[in-house]
Amino acid sequence: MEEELKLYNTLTRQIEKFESIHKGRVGLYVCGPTVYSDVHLGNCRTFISFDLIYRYLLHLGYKVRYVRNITDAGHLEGDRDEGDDKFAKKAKLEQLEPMEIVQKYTLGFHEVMRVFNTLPPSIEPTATGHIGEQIEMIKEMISSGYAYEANGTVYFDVEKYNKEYLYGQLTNRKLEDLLEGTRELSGQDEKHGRLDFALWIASKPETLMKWNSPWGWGFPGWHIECSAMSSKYLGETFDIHGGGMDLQATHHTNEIAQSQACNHKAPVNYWMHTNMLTVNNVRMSKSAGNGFLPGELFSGDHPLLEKGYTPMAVRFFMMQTHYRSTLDFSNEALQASEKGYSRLMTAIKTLKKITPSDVSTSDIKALERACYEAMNEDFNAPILVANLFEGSRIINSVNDGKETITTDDLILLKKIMHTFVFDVLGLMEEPAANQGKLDTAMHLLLQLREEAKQRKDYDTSDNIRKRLEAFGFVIKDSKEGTTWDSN
RNA sequence: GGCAUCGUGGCCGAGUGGCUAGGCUCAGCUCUGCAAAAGCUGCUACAGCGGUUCGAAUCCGCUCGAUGCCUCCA
Repeated sequence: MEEELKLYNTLTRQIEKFESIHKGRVGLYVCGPTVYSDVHLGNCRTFISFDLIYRYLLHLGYKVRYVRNITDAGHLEGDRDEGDDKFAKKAKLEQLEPMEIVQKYTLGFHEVMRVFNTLPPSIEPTATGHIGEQIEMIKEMISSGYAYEANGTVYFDVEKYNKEYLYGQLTNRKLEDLLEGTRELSGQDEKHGRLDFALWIASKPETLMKWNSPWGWGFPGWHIECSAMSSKYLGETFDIHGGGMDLQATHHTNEIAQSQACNHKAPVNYWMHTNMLTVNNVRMSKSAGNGFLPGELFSGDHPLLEKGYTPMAVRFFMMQTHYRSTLDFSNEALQASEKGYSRLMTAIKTLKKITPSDVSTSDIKALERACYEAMNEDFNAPILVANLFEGSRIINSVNDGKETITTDDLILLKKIMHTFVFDVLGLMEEPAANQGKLDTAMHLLLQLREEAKQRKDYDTSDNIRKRLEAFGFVIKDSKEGTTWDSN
C-alpha cells in the first residue's frame, strides 16, 4: 500500500507520490503551539489533521518520528524591537513567573490533545531547551555572511540570501513583490533590509526570559527555534514539515531560509499546510475574538454555541472535511456531525450481533480498496467517511436480514470498520461515566415498561419512554427486544 | 496594491472531462399498538457570461462575490 500514497506538496503546488528518504521511515515535524494562552478550536484543527496523517502513516507501516515543538520562549508581538516576549508580557499580566505560564498552558494543551484522542508526538522539544542549538545556527549564518549583528540583535539578510536561493518559493512570490508590501525602513532602524527578520533579540534590563550569547544577553527569534529543533531530531533534510497555512508565508519561508543558509540544502521534501477553521466565514483567531476554547465547546457555554458538543463529535466534524479546505463552524453542522458520528458508532456495535451466511450480497473487498484509495489520495478523510457509511449501511441491512454476508467478509468488514474508524480517524466510543450503574437503572426502567406493554397499558409505557427522552435517552423497540441509547 | 485560494442542491461538505460521493434536514413507504431505530424512495446542484471539446462542476478567459496571506497567529 505504501508506494501508492500521494500528498499535496505546498512547495511544488501539486499532488506528488510520497517517497521517504529512508525506506519505511518518515521524519515528520509539525509546528506546535505557543504556550502563552489556551489553544482554541482553530489551533486544534491543525493538530487533529496532523494526527490523522500521523495515524495513517503508522497504519501503512512506516516507522514515524513525529516531532512537534512547544514554543515557550521568544515569539515577539510584532516585528518591532521594543517589547518583551509573549511569555514575559503574559507573566506580568497574571503575576506569574514566565515558566509558570509555560507550564500552565502546556498542561492545558496536553489535556485538550488527550481529550481529542490525538496520539502524542515521538518528541516534543521546547524552544528553551534548545537555546544552544539555536545560537550555533546563528553563528553559522553570521560566519557565512547571511546574518549580521547590530546592537546585540542578529538579523537575517534576506536580500543577500535571495541572490543565491529563492526566498519566496514556498508562497510563489518574488522578492520585489514582497518588498512592495513592506513598510519603509525608518532612519533609526538597525535592519539593513525591509524583509530582514530577527534571529536573536537583545534583551533589556527588565526582560525576564533571557540567555547569554556571543552577542550579549537576549532571547531567540521565533523562526530559528523550529529550524534548530527540526534539524536536531530529524536531520538537515527530512520528509514532511507541517503546520497551519497561516505559517506558510512568514514562519516557514524563514525556516527554509535559515536552514538553507546553514546547511546549503533544502530542509524539507514535502511541506503540508492545513487550512483554517472559520466562523461565519471569518477565520477563527485570538485577535478576531471569534474563537472559543475546547472547554467552552464541550460545555456549550459560549454565545456562539447553542449547546455543548462531545470531543468525538467535534473530531468527526473535522474528519468530514479535507484538511486543505476551510472548515466553517456552525451549530447546524456540528449537530449533523453529532448524529453522523453516533450512526457510525451504532453500526460498529451492531457488527457484533451479525450472523454470517453462505454468500455475500455486497463486495466487501471493494469497500476496503475504496477506503485505502481515499486515504492514499492526499489523506482524503471525507471520502473515507463516505465509504464507512456505506459499510454502516451494509451492517444495518445484514442485521435487518435484507442482505447477507459470508464469514470471511464479516471478518474483513469488522477489520475495515475498526481499523479506519478507531486507528486511522482516531475516533473512539465516548467514555460514559457511571456506565455500569446507568445500565442497571435503565434495565429496570425498560423492564417496567415492558411489563406495562404486556398488559397493554400503553399510557404507562409511552410515559416512561417520553420522560426518558426528555433526559436525552432514546428507546428503540425491535423484535429482539428493547435497547436504549443516549445522546 | 501584490500573491494565493474558493464560490456545489434546505444545511455541511467530496468530486481525477463522460459513469449523477457522503452526512444532516424535510416528505413518503416498509416494519411497528404508537413512536424511535433501520432499510428503501423522493427533493438531482454545480455564482454569471463566453470559449475549447463529441462531451465540463471539472480546462481557458472575463465579470461578480467571498476568504486567506503580504505585521503576531494553527
